[in-house]
Amino acid sequence: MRKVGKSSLESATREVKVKKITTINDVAREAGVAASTVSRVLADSPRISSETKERINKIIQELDYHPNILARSLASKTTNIVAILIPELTEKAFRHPFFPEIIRGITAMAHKYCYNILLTSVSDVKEEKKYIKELINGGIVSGLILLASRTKDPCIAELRKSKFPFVVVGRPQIEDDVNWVDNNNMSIAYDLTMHLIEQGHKKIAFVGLTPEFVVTMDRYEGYKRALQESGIEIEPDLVLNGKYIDDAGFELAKQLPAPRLAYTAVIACDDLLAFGIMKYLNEKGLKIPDDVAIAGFNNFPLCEYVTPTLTSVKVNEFDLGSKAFQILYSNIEGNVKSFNRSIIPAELIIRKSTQKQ
Amino acid sequence: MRKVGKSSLESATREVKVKKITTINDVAREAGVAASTVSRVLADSPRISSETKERINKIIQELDYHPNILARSLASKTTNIVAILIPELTEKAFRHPFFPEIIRGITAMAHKYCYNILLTSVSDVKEEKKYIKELINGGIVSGLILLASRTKDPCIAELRKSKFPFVVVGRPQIEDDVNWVDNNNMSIAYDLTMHLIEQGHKKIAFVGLTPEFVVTMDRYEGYKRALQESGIEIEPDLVLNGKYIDDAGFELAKQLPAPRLAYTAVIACDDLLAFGIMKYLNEKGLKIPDDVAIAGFNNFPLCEYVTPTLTSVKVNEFDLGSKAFQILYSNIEGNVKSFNRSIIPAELIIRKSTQKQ
DNA sequence: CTGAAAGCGCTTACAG
DNA sequence: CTGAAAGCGCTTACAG
Repeated sequence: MRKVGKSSLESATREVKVKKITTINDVAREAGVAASTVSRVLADSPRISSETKERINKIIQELDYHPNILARSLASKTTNIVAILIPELTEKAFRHPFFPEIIRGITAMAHKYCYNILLTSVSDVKEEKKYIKELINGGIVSGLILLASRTKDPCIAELRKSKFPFVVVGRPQIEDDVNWVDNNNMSIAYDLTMHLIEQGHKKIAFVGLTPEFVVTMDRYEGYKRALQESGIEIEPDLVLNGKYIDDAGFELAKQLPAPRLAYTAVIACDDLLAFGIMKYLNEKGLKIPDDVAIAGFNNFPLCEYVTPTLTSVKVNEFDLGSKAFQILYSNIEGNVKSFNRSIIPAELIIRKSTQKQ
Repeated sequence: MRKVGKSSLESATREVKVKKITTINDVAREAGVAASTVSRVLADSPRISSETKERINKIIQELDYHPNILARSLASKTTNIVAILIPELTEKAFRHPFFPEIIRGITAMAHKYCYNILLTSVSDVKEEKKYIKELINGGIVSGLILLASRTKDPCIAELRKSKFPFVVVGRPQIEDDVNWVDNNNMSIAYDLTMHLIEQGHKKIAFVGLTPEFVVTMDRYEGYKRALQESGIEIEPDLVLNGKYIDDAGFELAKQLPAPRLAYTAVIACDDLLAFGIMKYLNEKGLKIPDDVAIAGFNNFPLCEYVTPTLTSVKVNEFDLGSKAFQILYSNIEGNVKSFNRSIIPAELIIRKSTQKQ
């Protein structure tokens, strides 16, 4: 189906039978004025007399005229559409409630500013780069939101070169001339680790470090700093790499040394991992939190329903999305050229999985 | 922020400083041919010699040329974008996992066919109708997907008049000249009710009937038919109206007559309602399923995690979305004019909440 | 096999 | 306050 060598925006060209649609010229003719006058009425230009406006607006109503946005955008070099670029939309990872919530946040804010969203999903980085170029040149969107920033993201590099307005959800590795939003991942991970240390834990595992994703690196930094400040040495055995948005927690847990002996607490980079690890601990006959405490990130609704309830970090995805749009918007419409970042504070939600009874 | 009297697609007109972008004319000049030739190379027209194609394609590469889709669409009267119209995206109801999954299904299939998705959210029916007209006339999209069909949907009426390609997720009230996808809601509700009857229940409550939404009416029909066929009379007291996608189950349950006496089983039109009702029954000190059995719809992930696990109906949202796009696609690109519907079979997932031990 | 010209439906200097 | 004209960047009959 996908035509070779063409990607979404580029393939087109097909016959089509459209029913005749009212244009600006129809309105102009009907009103006995020039199309330019109708155009100015549409834009509510102050240079048109209010009588003319009224008269023409009435005709617009009567003819049920709606301007062709394509033509308008082509002429004015402006659109009210921004694209969200979603890597691997079809993948399992994308079913994480995190992403829909971000998109909701973006869309809600976009709606406020009379913008629309173009959802573009890509399958791999190569396609992504190509796609970005098409979007930049295609004229359809006036800005871009990248979901999830990776270390050494080639797309960010591409976009920086192009001077096209864009914003990244997730701190990029090179921050300076990029717009981005993120949580205070480092400090919230620090807080979470401190919370565990306060509960008496010294051997704390960290699961789900994904070097590809800055967010997990940041969380790991916070973890390290808390341990160091508390005079606890970092045990490389207790730090486990792994895809952080994944249901592989059960399998990952097997790679850790003996629970309760080698470690008495676990931080997982995502709740889904944490659920898998809880299952593993349960099957080993260990008590949570008495034998091993555990905490996750992202505050799945499920956190409230598992036994014991799972301590987690609420990241406020909706706000991340809203803020991302706002930054993009001011970049597109604003006259001051600037790069902005915004930190959405995450919240530590302490539940039973980390509180000894 | 939202400018009065203008809605998203219509507001525009702003100054913008774009860096010079390569056009088809640049390529033509560089190659010493006419723009029309370059255009034909882009379309891989058989009328161009392969030497010319090769030569021009090389220049396109060198200049990193990407066609302006806006201009192309305007000239060719064709786009590869379809819109999803989402009512009340910002509302709580939309956080139901059902919707993101449908959108995932749509987007995944769209990606296969090289289409993109325009997400357009609206706040109320009035805005929706206006928006539809703008979309139809705006030239940006070549088709429309409506999420959730209501009884007497004014948008469907509008779209039918316009002859614009569209598909509705959810059976519309007037089916004939509308494309739609839906589950076999009536028969799956019938099956579910029969399952309860087989478990010995005769007094079965039905909660969450929302006359505005065809889907709940269909489920109610299935429920009624199963009772009738089993010679059980329908008790109006046991049929409770209410917003079906809502967390008001707890409150709704209070409106039912005495549990265990007046009814021994409940069907809720959505799992979220069912969870609330379970909570109510628990607080009343009633045992599920021994005193009262309960089942929901939509198969929330949570169904597996509540105690007892909740019997539900898996609706395969992803497939609903995929199929919706496919139908729309064949409507846009196909040459045979036809109206199509597709039924995605739902699955009854029987869990402990309806099985006596 | 290729080109010149018209046209898609708008906006926007430029004139008056 | 309004209009005629050019132009946005493509595609597509029409010619040859």
